[in-house]
Amino acid sequence: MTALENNSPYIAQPKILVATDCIVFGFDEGILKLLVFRRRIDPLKGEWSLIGSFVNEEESVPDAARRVLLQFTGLENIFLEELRVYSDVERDSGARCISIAQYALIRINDYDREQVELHGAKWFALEDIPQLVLDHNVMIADALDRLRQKTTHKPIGFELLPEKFTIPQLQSLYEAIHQTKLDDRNFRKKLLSFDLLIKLDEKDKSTSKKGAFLYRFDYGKYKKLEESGINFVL
Amino acid sequence: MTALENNSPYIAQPKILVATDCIVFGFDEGILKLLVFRRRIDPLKGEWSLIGSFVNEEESVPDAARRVLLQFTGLENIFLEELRVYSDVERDSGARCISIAQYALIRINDYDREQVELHGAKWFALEDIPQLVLDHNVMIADALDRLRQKTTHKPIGFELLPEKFTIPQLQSLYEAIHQTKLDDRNFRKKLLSFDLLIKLDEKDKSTSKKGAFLYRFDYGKYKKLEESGINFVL
DNA sequence: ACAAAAGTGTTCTATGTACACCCATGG
DNA sequence: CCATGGGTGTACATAGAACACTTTTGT
Repeated sequence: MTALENNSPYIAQPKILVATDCIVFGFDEGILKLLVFRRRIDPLKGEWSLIGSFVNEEESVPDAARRVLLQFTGLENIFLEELRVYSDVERDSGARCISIAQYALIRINDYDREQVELHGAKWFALEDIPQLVLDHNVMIADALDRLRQKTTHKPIGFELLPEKFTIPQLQSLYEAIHQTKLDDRNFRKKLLSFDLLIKLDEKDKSTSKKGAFLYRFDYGKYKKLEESGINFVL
Repeated sequence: MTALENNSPYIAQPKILVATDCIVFGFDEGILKLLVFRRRIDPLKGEWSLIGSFVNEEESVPDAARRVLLQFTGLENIFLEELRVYSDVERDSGARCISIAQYALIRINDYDREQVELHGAKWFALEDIPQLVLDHNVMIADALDRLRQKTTHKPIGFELLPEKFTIPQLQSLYEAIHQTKLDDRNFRKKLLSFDLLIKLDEKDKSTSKKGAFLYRFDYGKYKKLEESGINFVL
């Protein structure tokens, strides 16, 4: 995209710094985690911060976020959704800057450990999140609310698990997100009633001697159901 | 807020035009309406458009929206919530410009008719919305989805009605929003079960000889219930 | 043989849904 | 006195919640 032409009718309008900050969720060994890093610019250089970037002239906001996520994790095609805009005039002591927060769900085993370390990033369990710069802790709280809201109405939890997962794994994810203990029988019954999971022949024996069957989420089937107005509630 | 200082670490960063567009809902005589106006700047001057403005350096995004709403309707303290960011690089042919869309719910009898006319604004029934500039028709579709979603989970419908309203009025609002016919008995039963409406001694006789009792929404009670985690579903 | 997690069914309760009649009043 | 919209109650169906035992297998 070009800069403003001299004859643009918008020429007199105030331009503003626009950033995007990513709340990156991961799920590891029953614990919900977030990716944060040491900020590399002043002010507040060296403090913990969400990963983010300024939005460039020639990219959309989601594109900017995807660029950041690729840089920090080496991952593409990950679940990403807008959270909300943070635009208080005083929110950033460096300059007037609007941030569009977005949350991402990643399969925590897939990320590129080198990339993460290279950028000074680190995974924290939800309860161990340190004090972050600016309004980033608020963003996290808001993202968590949204994640809780969203996972009960849309089947996005799968984005945090490997492609092949077991039902107890999925349950433990929901328990971690919602900080509750769920009834195994009811959880399984409800979940399978949607008929959106494909049972595989393999078992995961890493957590028990008996082993738990692995499943895959049927994205194709879900897409169709969604179009015809499914009401998924967990 | 000051402009960037020369020594600001952000000085080299790209600044962008940021606008906000408001999807303004009103409810009149059983019909859901939207406020649009004739755009007054090139390009596309004279075309129908959502009301909106560029965001200034010294105001937050909601502040900008409130400024616009006050200008166009003479109203303050109206329900306003962020919809989402529209940031496609090519979305505005005038210049690269990000828009943060917000939807507002107004009591349609309260607005200042002079202000509205003065600004070339006009109410359209939902089904009569003309072609609007840029991506504004998409914004409306998204806002409508959100309104449908939101009204089933939060008691915000009241924002579209006078402070004193009847239950049949409220029902007709829900029917207009969701484009369905609801059962009167079940609607009333469910609604009153929340115990959030205060029945007044007055009746509204404008729509029937018998007259329907007027109610007020108990905002105070709702606030308390919300904090303790109510689940309002209509 | 036993510990440890996976897997399975039934009963009870609550909530939603369908449905039809009387009420009050102004004209 | 009647037409019009306001207001009420009950029976049925469906979905959610509570709850305990058997299965598998590695050690």
